Amino acid sequence: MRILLVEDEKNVARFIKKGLKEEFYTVDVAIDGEEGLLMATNTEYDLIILDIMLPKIDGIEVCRRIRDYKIKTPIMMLTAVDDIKTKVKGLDIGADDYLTKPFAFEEFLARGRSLLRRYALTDNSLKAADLTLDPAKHEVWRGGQKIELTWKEFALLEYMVRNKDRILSRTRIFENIWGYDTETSSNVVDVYVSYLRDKIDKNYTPKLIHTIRSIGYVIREE
Amino acid sequence: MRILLVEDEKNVARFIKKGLKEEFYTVDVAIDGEEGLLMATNTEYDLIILDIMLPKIDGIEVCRRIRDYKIKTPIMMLTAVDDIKTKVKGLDIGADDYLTKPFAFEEFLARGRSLLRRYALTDNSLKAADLTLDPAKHEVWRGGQKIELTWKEFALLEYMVRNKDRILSRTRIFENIWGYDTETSSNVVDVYVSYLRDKIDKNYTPKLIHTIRSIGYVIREE
DNA sequence: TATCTTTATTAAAATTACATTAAGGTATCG
DNA sequence: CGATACCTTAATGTAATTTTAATAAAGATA
Repeated sequence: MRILLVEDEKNVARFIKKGLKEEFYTVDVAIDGEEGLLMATNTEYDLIILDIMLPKIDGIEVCRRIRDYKIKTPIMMLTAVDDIKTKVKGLDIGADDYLTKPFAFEEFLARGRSLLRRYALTDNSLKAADLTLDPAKHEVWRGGQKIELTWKEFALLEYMVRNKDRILSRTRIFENIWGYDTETSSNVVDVYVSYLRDKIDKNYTPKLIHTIRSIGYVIREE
Repeated sequence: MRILLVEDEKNVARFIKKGLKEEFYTVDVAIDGEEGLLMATNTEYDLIILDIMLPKIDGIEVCRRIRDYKIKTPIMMLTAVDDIKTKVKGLDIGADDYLTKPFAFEEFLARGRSLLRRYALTDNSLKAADLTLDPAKHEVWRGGQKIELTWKEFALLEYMVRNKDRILSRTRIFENIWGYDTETSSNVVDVYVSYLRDKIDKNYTPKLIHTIRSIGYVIREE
């Protein structure tokens, strides 16, 4: 489960991120509206958490624009004050829920879970060419055939498909799948890409995983 | 995009440099305050990353002196300990942001990106005649055709296109792409210009790369 | 035109990055 | 406890890139 958190206050962001990570969600943080919008429209998320007070573009506007892109990911707005008008406006423009700061983390989680549950009922499988990946069922298909992947392989493929067409550096991939651990001169990423290729690319065309030399990898349909 | 990293701990420096390179930035490393100051005042950077604990001259002082030179390049300070006083002092003397070590690379990038005005996700493509160069995707197109370049070729082309119409001496080019240090009287620059011509000029008109005899090269549309 | 200087091109050597495999380690489950 | 699957590290061969160096071509000088 991948969550985008758009929040400029560093401490709030860190707090929420830490809490969510403990619940086994993967969290990306954007620190202003502009970046949030860019990330929301460039990566597929399962949930977007949007602060209203944001630098550059405010949360309401970000929300509206995300919906303009026909992105259906559930959006939870965070409001600093209990402002009815803001809430109404937020729900009006496509937010699915709102929460007033300060909030208990449990409530936040409960609401998030319920949004995710609702969203999970709809089909949100990811696609790249004839490859289909269903995060809910943990299943991968290519060309009518089911492919068995281990958890790490699945996580890697999911991350790459969600970021289809975006070049992902080894460092980024490593941090996302293996976690922050600065001191790494290991080649796990390479090894897992190799495993993936063996399973999802070897007997199929077109090849989906491409190497970007001295940087990393990308999934592209070509 | 060119970044100066002033950091004496080799492992930290290597980690940051590797990560940034993968994100398409060009990174120069200075290993103490003195060298950092020298480089900061002699080359134009888009971002300066300054460790606080440094040999010779500490980061705070380096920052202060850089600002004395009226250099406005954004500065990000790295602090080993979460020391509030140091932070305040840092921001006081002209730093734009600070980050506490150890940090996740994503967070570092997020802050850097915001200082660099959304380099990675927005369209920053450069143009010269019908040649387009997209630093984020590391792609080059000319006349509707995609052209594959190696890292060095790309860096050279990017530098030249960024300085379109400006005559660039070999020394200048060499320092920018290959780095300060080496006392080389080699002809790498010539060789790479030749490679570039083969790929981006040979089958197209007008020719973009021009030789300025006894000086260097220039990209001009004519 | 002859000669010198500078630049262009190419091939080969050196270096670096990548893909793959094997082997050791760890966790899980019967 | 043993078997199995999974994850990680390390080593290897291979491929691509970078650098050096040599030669050819072009331009300048007188």
